Amino acid sequence: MKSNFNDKQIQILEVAETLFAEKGFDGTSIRNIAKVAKINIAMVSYYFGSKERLLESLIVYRTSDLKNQLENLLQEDLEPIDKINKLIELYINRINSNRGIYRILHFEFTSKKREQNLQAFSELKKGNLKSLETIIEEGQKKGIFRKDVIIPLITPTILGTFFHFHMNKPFFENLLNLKTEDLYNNYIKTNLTKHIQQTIKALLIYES
Amino acid sequence: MKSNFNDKQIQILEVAETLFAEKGFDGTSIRNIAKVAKINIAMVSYYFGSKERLLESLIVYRTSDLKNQLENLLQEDLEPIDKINKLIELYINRINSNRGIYRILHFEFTSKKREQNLQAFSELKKGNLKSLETIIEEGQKKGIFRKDVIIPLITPTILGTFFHFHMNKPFFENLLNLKTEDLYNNYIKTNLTKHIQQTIKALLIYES
DNA sequence: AACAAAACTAAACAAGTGTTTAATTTAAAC
DNA sequence: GTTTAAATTAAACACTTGTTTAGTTTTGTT
Repeated sequence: MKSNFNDKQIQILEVAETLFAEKGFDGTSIRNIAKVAKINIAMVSYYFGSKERLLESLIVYRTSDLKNQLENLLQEDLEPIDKINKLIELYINRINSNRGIYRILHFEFTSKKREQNLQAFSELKKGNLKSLETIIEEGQKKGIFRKDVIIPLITPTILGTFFHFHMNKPFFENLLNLKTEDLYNNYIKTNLTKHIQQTIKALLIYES
Repeated sequence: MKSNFNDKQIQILEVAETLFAEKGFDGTSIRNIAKVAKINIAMVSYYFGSKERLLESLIVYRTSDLKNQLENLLQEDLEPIDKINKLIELYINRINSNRGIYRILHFEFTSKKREQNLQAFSELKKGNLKSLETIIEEGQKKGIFRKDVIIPLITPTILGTFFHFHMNKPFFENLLNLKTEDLYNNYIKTNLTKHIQQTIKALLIYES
């Protein structure tokens, strides 16, 4: 897939991503970005127009191919519960390896302040929800899934669990003895992912 | 309960709370707070020492009595599952009516930048986890709850679900037709709380 | 080699930042 | 009513902010 950004722009975008994720949009200055990226401070305005537009470009740069991955999953020949498990794995993997941008999306695009830029992000979320609905309705038709679940609230449970875990990284590192970055990542890939899969499975199948 | 802050300080703290929650710590200036609170800009330094210390004071001001509420719940004569449901209701209610501060806690206290102030907050979280453990172990002894759940990951599921929902407020307002603030709050109090209770119950009881 | 467009730079811009100062008003104590 | 402490103020401090300017260097094309 062809990117609309040249090497220099990508360099700036990736530095901005780490810094925004670390210190927030307002907490990061253009001089800060310029220093780390080893460019002149004027280059940000030159390439992106403004700091705000740099953020927009960053979103575009990062959220372009999740949609496709999800639609491919829909076509696979799998039982609904396995599709759900794969979807959860896909979500966690993807978000975990793009922590920066998702953190930014959550931090910067919730406030009214930047609501206008929310459009594209909102469309992405609607598409993802549609995919999830398709899978669950399939399972309901087959009589495997219960029918009284509120589907739009499942995404918050999947992503929210991950985010809340990750937002409290220092706390859980300490609590669960995850001393190295590898141990932490491994815990997410195995235990946390399994916990979420277990939770959603129970929610979809359990009859009281 | 006696507060260590006088009326003027509380006035400043509450204005700061709304502004920090709306626009983040870095996005809010002291002049901004002073204008809304109708005080002189020097008053923040006068009363709290600095902007950073104002944030610390705000945390202290807001997170002082959750601990007690939880410990009272532990003593109640209820079935474990009912205690869990009550705990969830307590969490959601409390966080929902103190949205500002919890949002701030999540936004401002995750980055390494402010890690030193994290101590008190971390203690609060550990205490809360202990309470949850007590309830669940009680249910496990009674043979009601399964034993292969990872207890520390239950809080992320409870709180994460709420937060993710609330972080995407504009999205869900639109999706679920929650046109007024009342409708939105009511949805949280009924549907979202029920969804989380249903999820945790299924997770704790379901056997595959 | 000559030209034009793109890439890049240092410097300056006006505006905003948190904090401190020194002076003044208000309140409390005697 | 005088004195002393607390509360409040406007102004100034030094510094950082995002953006623009005007000029220079690099690159690619003919």
